[in-house]
Amino acid sequence: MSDLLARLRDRGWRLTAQRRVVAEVLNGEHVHLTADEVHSRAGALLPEISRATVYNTLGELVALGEVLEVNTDGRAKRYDPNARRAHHHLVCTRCHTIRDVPADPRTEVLPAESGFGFAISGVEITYRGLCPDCQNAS
Amino acid sequence: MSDLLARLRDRGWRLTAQRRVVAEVLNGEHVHLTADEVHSRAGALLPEISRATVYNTLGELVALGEVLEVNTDGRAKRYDPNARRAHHHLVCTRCHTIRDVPADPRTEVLPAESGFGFAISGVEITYRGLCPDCQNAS
DNA sequence: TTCTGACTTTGGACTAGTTCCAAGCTTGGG
DNA sequence: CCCAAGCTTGGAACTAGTCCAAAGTCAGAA
Repeated sequence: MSDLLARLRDRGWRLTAQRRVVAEVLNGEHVHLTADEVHSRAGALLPEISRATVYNTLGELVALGEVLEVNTDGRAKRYDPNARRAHHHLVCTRCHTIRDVPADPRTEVLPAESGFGFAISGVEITYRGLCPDCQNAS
Repeated sequence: MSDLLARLRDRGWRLTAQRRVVAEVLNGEHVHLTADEVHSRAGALLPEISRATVYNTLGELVALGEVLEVNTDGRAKRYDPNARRAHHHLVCTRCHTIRDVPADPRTEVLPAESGFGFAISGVEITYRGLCPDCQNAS
């Protein structure tokens, strides 16, 4: 993720403290924060950052393909920094934890006869179930 | 869909004009209306129906499993009366038309080793691409 | 180093979509 | 036909997100 900033500079991004902090917050595996969560975590590092800036920066990162926008629950969008490796999502129906699962090319073909003539360009899969913790808790 | 009302009565639903009209509006193949669209179409049949009632009724139909809630774009939820046959969605990236595609059991298995120990209970797939009309228009 | 213009950030107002609520109305069993 | 439980209503409230004009800052040029 540290070379994310380098990539962004190469693309003409002005490097501001705010953007650095947003990039830092979006760091790691299985990270799927809402804009609001990004804002409050960024605010812990840079207190005066505004919500508008967080939304702007997330929107730009998505447009550049550095971050994925994920919508698993019809509520707030989540931002997923794992944009380099194709993957899908596994969502716990009880605690709403999200895990990334690697994409498997075998499961992503739409049988041609059901395609209605669409030119398919992408597939999103959301698996739902109980995570191990919630299985034990129930 | 006409026996939907019968099923609902059997489950103790009070049959009101409003509920009848909402059920009627949600009728057909490849129907994916927003709550607002349901409200304005229902309003054409029963002018005084309120937005709150449309939301209530849709929520109840979803809870009973008679209608599916679909969220393909992070904007308004859509309501899909095709809840009896397992299926997925094909969304045009340009005009946002939605088509139902039958589920194919072969494409819905999550390789066990990537499952993180989840007990999977369901899968949603969204295929994205250009619909035939938009391919011609471009 | 300083200047400077283009790019960024900011807070607050605004919108869309949805939920909540208390008051009034309807349905259908008795 | 009565009436209690259940339903509907309009409006206020809430959540997530967008927009805007003014003020601030980065980084290349001098």
